[in-house]
Amino acid sequence: MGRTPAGKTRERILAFVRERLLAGMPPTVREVQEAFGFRAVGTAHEHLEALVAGGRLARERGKSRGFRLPTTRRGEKPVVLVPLLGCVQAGSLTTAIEDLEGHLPIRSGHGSDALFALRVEGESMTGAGILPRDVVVVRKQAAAHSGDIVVALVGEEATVKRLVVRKKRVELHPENPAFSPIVPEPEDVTILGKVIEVRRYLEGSHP
Amino acid sequence: MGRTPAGKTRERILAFVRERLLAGMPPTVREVQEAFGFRAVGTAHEHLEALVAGGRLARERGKSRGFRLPTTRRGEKPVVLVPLLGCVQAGSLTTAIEDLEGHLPIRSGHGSDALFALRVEGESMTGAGILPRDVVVVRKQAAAHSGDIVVALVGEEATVKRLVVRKKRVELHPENPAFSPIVPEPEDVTILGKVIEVRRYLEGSHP
DNA sequence: TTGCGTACCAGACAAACGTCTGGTATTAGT
DNA sequence: ACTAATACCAGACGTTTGTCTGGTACGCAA
Repeated sequence: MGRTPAGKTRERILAFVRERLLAGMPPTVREVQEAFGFRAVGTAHEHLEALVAGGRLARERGKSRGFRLPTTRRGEKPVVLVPLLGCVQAGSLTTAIEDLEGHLPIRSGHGSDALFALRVEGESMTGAGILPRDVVVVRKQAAAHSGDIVVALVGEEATVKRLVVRKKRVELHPENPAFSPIVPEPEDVTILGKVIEVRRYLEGSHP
Repeated sequence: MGRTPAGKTRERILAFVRERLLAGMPPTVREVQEAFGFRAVGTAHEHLEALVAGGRLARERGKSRGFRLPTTRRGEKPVVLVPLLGCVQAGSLTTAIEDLEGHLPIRSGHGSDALFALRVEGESMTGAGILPRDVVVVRKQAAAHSGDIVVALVGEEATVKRLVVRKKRVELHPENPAFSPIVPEPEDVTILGKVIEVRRYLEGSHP
């Protein structure tokens, strides 16, 4: 293999490793060697070591596929897969996970048990920037603060509304002048959780 | 280690492996063994093999850390981490990645090179359900169809607007009656990419 | 009871893998 | 011209890691 200008190959190696890391399959030293056509393992190893020394990569010494992105990334939380339910009906949250529409990758401090996602139907929350077919990510909790956007079960139906807590009862306020607040009897309403994220997919209908 | 009800531990192992894979660090068989307190490597290996046999995991035989998410899960696309840029200025897309605010997990068929994310400022797109501080995920492309929501560079400033293609020029339409369309000279506008996803984080400000 | 399947343990082997030592040729600085 | 640094090659060593064989304990059904 011919010689390469200073630092040129190194950048390509960094890009290669980063790509593999983001794809979830960290490369081995020998995979780097092969990808760049080196005839010696040590060559790839030297490049990787130089990248680590320069702080552009991190590694767990001795471990296989031990190269990582630099850890200085401000305590980023792990990514979990959250089930996307097509619709929510009474009791469905306590039953087995119905993998209706797939899983969403969510970066969260909570386990995937504490979260679920839901596709919104209707236009009652357009004023809060939640449009029909948007996906809301919900953290399960039985209570919420006044002003939170929640998923609540009224009778048999689940709806997304803004919660307003009164003295004796709770109100579910839409964010659309064409709709009226729901003021259910306290025993008819169950708060399933709080909306912590809204997503809208503009291409295709995926996921 | 005591005995466990059928299939119970298996599910937890699947969740563990999935989590690690999404975090970019596939576990070894022995790491699974340790995480679940098995005193034999074979036990972890059997569980993993059973998951592979059931199609719930994939693996590259013989390779270290060879367990992967099954690629055939209804064509679910891999999750990639997309850089979230605090702001976009001229030329910054071609330069090195500025890891300003972190990375977003995105399920996409494109490589992470083709995508970036951007925090929206201003209220010009509230009519399309894009509020201030929302995050838009953008696929890099130099052209787009009329009606697409795009990120465009007008002079030195990047904006999110709906694209309208006229005969000789393009127009950038806000979705808010309080703002007026931008009709720039063709040489003053560059389309950076098309918005394919909108995200809003309602808890904390972090993704 | 016997037989079968599952969950787990114990230990070992070979392949994969990170790391090291030593060497050659090219480039860059002085 | 001399030196230092860089890019690469060759091979080897020891650890990590996937995989295998054989065995124990428990539950379930015939």
